[in-house]
Amino acid sequence: MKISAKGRYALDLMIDVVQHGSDKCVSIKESARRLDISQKYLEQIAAQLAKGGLLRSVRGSSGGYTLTRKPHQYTAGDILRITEGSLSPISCVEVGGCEKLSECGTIDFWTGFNNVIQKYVDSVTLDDLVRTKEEKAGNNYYI
Amino acid sequence: MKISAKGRYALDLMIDVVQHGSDKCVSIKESARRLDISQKYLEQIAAQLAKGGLLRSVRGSSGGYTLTRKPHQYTAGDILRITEGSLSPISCVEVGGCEKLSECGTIDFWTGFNNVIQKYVDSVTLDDLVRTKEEKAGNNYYI
DNA sequence: TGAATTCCTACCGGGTTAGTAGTATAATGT
DNA sequence: ACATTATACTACTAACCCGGTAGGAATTCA
Repeated sequence: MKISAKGRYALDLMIDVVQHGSDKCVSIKESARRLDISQKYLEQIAAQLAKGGLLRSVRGSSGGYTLTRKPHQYTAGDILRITEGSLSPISCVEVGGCEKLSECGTIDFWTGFNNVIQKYVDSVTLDDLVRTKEEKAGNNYYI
Repeated sequence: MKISAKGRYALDLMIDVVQHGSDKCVSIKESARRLDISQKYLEQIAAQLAKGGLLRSVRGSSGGYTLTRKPHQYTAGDILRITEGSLSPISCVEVGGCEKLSECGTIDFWTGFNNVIQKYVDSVTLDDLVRTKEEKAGNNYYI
């Protein structure tokens, strides 16, 4: 029951694009260096996010990625579902996930589980994530 | 981000022990047949639950497994954590899971995620699961 | 043209999952 | 005593997924 590194990286990347792409494109090379992630791997993740419509890609020199919406219009769930799939704790609760749902005695438990997960990840926006990170960075000056 | 089959089986097994072990032991052979799960695999799961203190094992003929507490004294989380581990969505939130937590900008999000998961799975007891299943079985007569 | 960037696809080593298999050990019923 | 019925323990395995690595093609800018 773990979110993969890919999902964490995707979240980190989106935050990085917000923080360093206010006017210009953000290149994966830069992000990968800042975030200390394999550049090649991060390229694949960025491509996936672009394919999913969360980032716009610009090819060529001085290209990179920009947001397609404003930070408060993305939820963490939007981002994680692109890389992780549905985020549901078992496939039974997905459409067509199980053929004998009507007989299943535990489906209510799993559906409830799925609901709290989706509700949480969709309650946090990219804007929230960026602000939390920046607050924390600010506090670190006083350590 | 999926609960494994082992976790689902563990929950199903515990329910089965409640439903068929009010006075006597429940053998894995019987449970495996009722639940349509590989007997040998279910044996391993039962052993794990016994090791974790959730079941008491009785060897020999007419042996099997019984509960060690009353159904309302187990939470779904108790059962799932035995087979699945911590249930936390990333290892960073576990003790010693990450060495640079103080610098991490997303840890609050992940901690919050972990909290809603633990809260949910610990809000449902084995007794709840059994009752939901029995209610559902009752309703099926009217289909 | 050359440098910088994304795009696409193939590959790979290591770990996990969902079992299978065999044998040892213990308790019961007759 | 002994056959039967259980759990206990350990080893093995095929298939899948994860976290990359690698190489080159396509595109854009200076």
